Amino acid sequence: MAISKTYNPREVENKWYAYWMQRGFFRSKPNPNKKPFAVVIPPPNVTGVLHMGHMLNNTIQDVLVRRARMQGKEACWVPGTDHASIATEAKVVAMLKEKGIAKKDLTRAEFLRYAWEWKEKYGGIILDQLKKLGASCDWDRTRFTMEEDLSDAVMDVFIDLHKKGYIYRGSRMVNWDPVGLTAVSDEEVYHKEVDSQLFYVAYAIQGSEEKMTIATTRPETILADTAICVNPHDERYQHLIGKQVIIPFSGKKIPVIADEYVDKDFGTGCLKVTPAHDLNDYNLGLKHGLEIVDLFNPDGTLNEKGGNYAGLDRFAARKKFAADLKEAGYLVKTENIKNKVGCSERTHAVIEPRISMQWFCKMEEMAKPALAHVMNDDIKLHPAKFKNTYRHWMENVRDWCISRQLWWGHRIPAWYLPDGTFVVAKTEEDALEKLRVQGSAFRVGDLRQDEDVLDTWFSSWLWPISVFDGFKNPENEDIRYYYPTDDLVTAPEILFFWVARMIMAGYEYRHQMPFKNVYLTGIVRDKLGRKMSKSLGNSPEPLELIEKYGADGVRMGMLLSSPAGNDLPFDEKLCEQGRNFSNKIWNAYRLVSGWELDDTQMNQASAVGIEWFKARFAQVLLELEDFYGKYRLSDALNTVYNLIWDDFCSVYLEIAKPEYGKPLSKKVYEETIAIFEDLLKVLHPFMPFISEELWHELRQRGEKDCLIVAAYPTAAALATSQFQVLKEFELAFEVVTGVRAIRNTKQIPLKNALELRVRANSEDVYKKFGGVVQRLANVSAILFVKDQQDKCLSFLAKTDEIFVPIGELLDENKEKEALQKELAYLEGFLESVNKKLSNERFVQNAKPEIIQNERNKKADAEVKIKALTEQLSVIG
RNA sequence: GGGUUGUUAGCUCAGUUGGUUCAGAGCACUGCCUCGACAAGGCAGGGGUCACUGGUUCGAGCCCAGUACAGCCCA
Repeated sequence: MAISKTYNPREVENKWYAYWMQRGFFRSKPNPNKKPFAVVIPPPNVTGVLHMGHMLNNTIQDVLVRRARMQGKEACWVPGTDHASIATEAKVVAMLKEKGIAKKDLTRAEFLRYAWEWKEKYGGIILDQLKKLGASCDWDRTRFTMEEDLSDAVMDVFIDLHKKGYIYRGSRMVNWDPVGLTAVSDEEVYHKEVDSQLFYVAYAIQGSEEKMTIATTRPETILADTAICVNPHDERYQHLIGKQVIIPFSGKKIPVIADEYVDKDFGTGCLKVTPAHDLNDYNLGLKHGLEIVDLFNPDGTLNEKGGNYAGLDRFAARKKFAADLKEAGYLVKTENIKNKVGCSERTHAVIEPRISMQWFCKMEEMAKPALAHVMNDDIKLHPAKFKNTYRHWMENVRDWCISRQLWWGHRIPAWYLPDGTFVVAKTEEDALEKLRVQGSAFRVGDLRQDEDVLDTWFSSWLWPISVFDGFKNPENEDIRYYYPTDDLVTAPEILFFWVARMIMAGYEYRHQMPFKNVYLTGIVRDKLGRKMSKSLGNSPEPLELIEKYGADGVRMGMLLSSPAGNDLPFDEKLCEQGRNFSNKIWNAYRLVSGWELDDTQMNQASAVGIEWFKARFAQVLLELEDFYGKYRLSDALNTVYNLIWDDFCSVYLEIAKPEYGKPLSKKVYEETIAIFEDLLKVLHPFMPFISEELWHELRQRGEKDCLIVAAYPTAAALATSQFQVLKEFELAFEVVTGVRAIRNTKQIPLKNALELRVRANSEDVYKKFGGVVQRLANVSAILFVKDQQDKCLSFLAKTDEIFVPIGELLDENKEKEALQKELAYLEGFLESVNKKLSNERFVQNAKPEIIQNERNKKADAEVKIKALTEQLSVIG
């Protein structure tokens, strides 16, 4: 049976994913005999399709979950999706628009019917995509933030926090999205640098010939100005403080006030104050008791206060207003500047600061334990540098605006009476009951429910509890077993508005952390350093990548150079490297699978090779554990990569493989298979598909004997004999490398065997490893000598002298030069060591082991120098 | 402007409590190699004033201060 020269991932991946699902390997239920290991997925938006960020994030989760499962823990990875209020509503509105339906022509119930239809149709796509990546989620546990139980949890929490006085209604300056027609949180606003113009506008001053020139990027808001503000220390304007200036066109008079907030050096040093349309101006307005004039409609057009400009969009109004100012002689000049404007992450519309009535959640009390338990490492952030960021945020936490002017989401459970007062209750009946208890008599139909829905994060902050039904039934078996969960994997961008809030909710509702470790991934960027996004079109299509390189290859590509918390400059080359690695492993299997076996004893080289590799594996396993413990997955993967490629393929298999045409001892074969199996185990979390495939290729297996549930190797401290063999092998391999280098420089092909003459401190190592050296460097014989050798090239392995007779190929001058160069280096090295050792302060202050080290270096260098000197004297 | 993080090979990054030959890995690059697993490969190489300046120390890529540049958060 011929096996393909290259590995073909496609069939293998589909086959094994289906098999794992069928056998229920992803399923988890509480098992008192096992340690739980729970991970909740950061629920992707129900509107979303898989992007590179998801690939990275979910690969990491899968690595952690698969390893835990193999370690015999009860691994439970809960998947699900988030209703993504504004993003989904925007998509549904757009879909309806294509059909010629406007949202405003629909009732709320009609709109929601469309939205649910849409969700049912597209909401599962992203989860199916995760399956292609190999995600081993317990799909039976899939949750959705707007399903009934989770919605109940949101309502109950809202009502509870309101009762505790944490939730209140207030008038605030919010980030208004004029396209989405909703307030959005600070976190949903991104700032973009744009080219804009600074308009210098001269205002007339009442009772004076003087003019006051202000500089603004938003002349259209002039009609909403209610003051001009200058810095009290600005000598240019002190005499004007308290006067009235006249607004162009409207003729309205507004006062000149003074406040240190104003930057004397920006523009003209005169600031127009528009409290209704700028956050800073709003605060100034509050401080100075200014009138608030709201000039805009919710959709960003000017309202009736805009006079001639009423009905125009803010940007059109800006153009027209500027032109009119110019014509009327108010415009002094314009200047091109770059400034930053806030944009809605969802609709990309320029945010309009706007005053409106919103619901808020107080953060101060809940932030206290959430901060403390991160600072004291009860909850560990990886990498820990994010603790600083976290602290900074939490110490300056502001109340959370939780209402959104949307229909898709959890409708706020507040019921208004005709007089405008309200009660908070889960249903209209509950609300009426509350009122009845208070002594008010109302009937169904008298109450009007708040039109707004809650911020999506107001449901996702409950996620680690609600997915286990911890609100519905706080004592249920699942929540008691799985909570607190173990690891959360997410992006630093949402450290505050998701992670921090989950921690708050965890302590508020379970008096316990929601997770023990938070692994913060980097952001996937393109080669230019830009964040990958659909809108920029700079992101490769994940499923196409999987098609091209295999899921294993892509997983490896994502992980290879993305240490926790560092951005990943994505390059397809990394996936290519992953694919190449798959192929390398595949070919190692091809080699092994082609061996003919017999019953002979294993030869010495193989026996030593096996002994060495086992020690090496034990050593690497310890390194791996250390990396996993520190959540350094990229390093862990790299370690496995090198172990398989270098130690196993390039060294072990080269030692163990039979000579051409000859059979192999069955004993060596069995040992090799066992080694291969161990390698597949440590590989599995990173590359689940190819490892499972080969697991079944290496041996006939029972139905449930799958790698996904095989026992992960246990790390143990190395025995002295293992240290010994590793050390000896190092020397032997130095000899191999030396011989190979000679072959390279002298153009001696591998098929021409070379003889070695060794002048060693101890011959034992060479007796033991001679076979290995012979196999790896094609050496015909190893002779032990006592003296310098003629017609030989020589090199040092540790402090042993190795001579390679090469007859006429020897160029004595070149050899001499090389020896002299090495000698000079060693002498310099020795000098620096001697300098240290003769420094009294060094000998006094340094730790004993450091000093001993220097002494060893000295002795070592001296031996080598002696050997080189002798060699040089022979050459003459 | 305030806070914060970073600057190590052509690129992306490691470098743990200051102490071996510590200046490293992967990719890229160079030379040789179709040798019976693998050219998606093998073997061997070249490549860095650790941003700059100063300080602490017997000893600094690592600690401290300042400078320059870059990123992120907040205003």
